[in-house]
Amino acid sequence: MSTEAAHDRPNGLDVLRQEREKKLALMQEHGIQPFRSMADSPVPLREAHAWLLREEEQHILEHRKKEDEHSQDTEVLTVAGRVMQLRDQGKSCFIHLEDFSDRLQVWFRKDILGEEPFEIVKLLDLGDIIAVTGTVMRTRRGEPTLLAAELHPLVKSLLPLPEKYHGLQDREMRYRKRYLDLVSDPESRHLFVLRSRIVRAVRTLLDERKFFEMETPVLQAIPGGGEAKPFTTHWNALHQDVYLRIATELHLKRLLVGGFERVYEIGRVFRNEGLSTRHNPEFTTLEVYQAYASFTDMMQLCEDIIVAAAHAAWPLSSQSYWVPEEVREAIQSCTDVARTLVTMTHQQHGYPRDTLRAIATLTSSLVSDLEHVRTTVGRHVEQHGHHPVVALDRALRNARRHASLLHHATESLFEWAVLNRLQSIDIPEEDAAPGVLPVAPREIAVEAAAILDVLEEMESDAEQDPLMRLATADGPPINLHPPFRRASMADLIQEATGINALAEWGQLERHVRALGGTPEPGAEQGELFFQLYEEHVEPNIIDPTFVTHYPTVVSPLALRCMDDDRFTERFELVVNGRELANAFTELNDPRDQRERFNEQMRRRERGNEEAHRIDEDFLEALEIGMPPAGGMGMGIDRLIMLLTESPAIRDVLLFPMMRQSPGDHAATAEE
RNA sequence: GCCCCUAUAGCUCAUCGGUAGAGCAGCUGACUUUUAAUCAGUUGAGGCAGGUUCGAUUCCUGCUGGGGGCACCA
Repeated sequence: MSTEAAHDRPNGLDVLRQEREKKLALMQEHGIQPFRSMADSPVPLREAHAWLLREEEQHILEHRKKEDEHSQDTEVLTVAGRVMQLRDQGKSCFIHLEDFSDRLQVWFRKDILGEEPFEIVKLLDLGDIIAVTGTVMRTRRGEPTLLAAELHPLVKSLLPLPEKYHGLQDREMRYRKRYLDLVSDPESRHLFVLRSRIVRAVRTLLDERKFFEMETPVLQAIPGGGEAKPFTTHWNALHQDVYLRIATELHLKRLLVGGFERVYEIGRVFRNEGLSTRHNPEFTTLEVYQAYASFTDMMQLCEDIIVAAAHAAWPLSSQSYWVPEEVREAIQSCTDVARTLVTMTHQQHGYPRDTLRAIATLTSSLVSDLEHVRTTVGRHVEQHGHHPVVALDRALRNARRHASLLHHATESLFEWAVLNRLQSIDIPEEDAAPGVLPVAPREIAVEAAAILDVLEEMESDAEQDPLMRLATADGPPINLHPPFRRASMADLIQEATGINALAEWGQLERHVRALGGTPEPGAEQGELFFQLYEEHVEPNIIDPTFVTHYPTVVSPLALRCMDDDRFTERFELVVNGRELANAFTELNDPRDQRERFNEQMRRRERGNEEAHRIDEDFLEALEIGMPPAGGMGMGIDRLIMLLTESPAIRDVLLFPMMRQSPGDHAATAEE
């Protein structure tokens, strides 16, 4: 992979790689064999945290008095993960281990681990993947920590990770080397969890409604179903050019002919076009077809899909605000109690003052954590211009940590009370904060545990109403609460411009000009009508709106309205000025379809490469007879952009299409 | 396809045309409860090709990659 020049004069990266290879060799001299399989499955780090809490609860509830008894039966756990931070202190070393579920501190001590294994610790680098066996405990500062008894390096990372605090900032690198982005940025990882959940939610909803998921060919002899230039490839065995599909439409409709009444496909389609924040040459579409249904049925389905997807992505936020009221109240009362207790200890002897102090500070930290989490969304977007998952992650991690420490401290207080045979601590009335009654240490402990439980359950994505999304960093909020607005294009034009286009049909060119537009020469009335919509209505639509009744001239695949053949039974769902879905009552008249194909052919002959080609087989299918049907297409990537507040399609694609970089050329040339 | 912005060390950022600085990571040393650990020392760099200039990372041109906007679309 390295170029010749790099061998002559090693660059900084080569030096770093060599350094790590040296350590790898040293490890192997100690009998370590990295890059091997692992004998037992490790415990996920999140479970290690939970295990510690359960263990502590047990400890306190059983009123254990002998400390040594506690340490004897502490269970030994094996965890595994990537080394993300390293704090070496000579004869002791702290690291942070991260797996998909969580992050856990691990403490290596020379006296516990032993001389030789501790030398292995010294050979660890950021990015290494290791397994550690030990017992879970808490450090003096209260951080849950695995005290290591054994270390098993699993993988030696030979290249440095991006900077530990700022992460990978270079957008190009984030797209090209997504694995680095994912390793170093929990936000990025999280976004693709959301993507997965959203797609799953769409499938689940359609499955529940008895739609069959179908897989139609990607390689096609005649790419059809949309207006786009296809990618061309070659089938060697048959000496025949084939194309990558540009839509799934025509094959799904063949299935309607074949007797399937409800089908859908979530599939990758390919269009030989440029790149932009909204376009990637390959992208994912949902296409749904339902026999004996019309575009109004599709409207309802479309709305249901979006709402279901939003809820699936942000599952815990059905309440308008993510911190449950009772948690806030519990924290408030804990704060009051703790403050009172602290003032009391100034006057009275015998109270565990440090514990009380800790409770007081921790509760107030927790309150501010939660405030922080609440305001984080707006502030983060404002400052960084992108969605706030990572900031939330951090804020929430702090909140969890403080709640965990609070839990710890309140249990110490409870333990102290048990030892001193105190059911409750009496508070002189003059010291009590308003509304504070005699304190039962047990109750504080239980409350703290409850707070922690709730926080533990919470995902960082639960910060807000799932149906309120932000358009852009400084843009308006988008309200996805159903029902979505439904309005005909004519009404929307009248609303925006005051023009009654239906009544003034024939004078639209004048109106287009009057409003600053430039009509295409020879444009039909329907096209002028559509131009008014595109220029004066669509960009201003923020909240989801079903725009219905498109002019026939711009809707070659849709059925005409029965009562007015200038318009079709079609809608597009527009959100934030962009088209998110497109649906109509499908054209099923083979004669009409043939005529429209012929028109497309004439356009091709005039040089429009994107015009449809005639698909004789599809026409034959229609001649067999396709039931009346509603059909809808939806851009899945755009749906995900909307729900995750991502400004660019590349942010929601794991591996967006990138131009070959010069480095890639060199690598290819060597092969 | 057009317009604007951008490229400095493995990563994140500095540097009125005059010897290229820092933090993290790395390396050497100290440190057995650290939290972006700390302390002392230390290695390492201006995308490529031209031009202007006594002198260019800095100014200009071209190329290449990237970002943003327009156009096209989903």
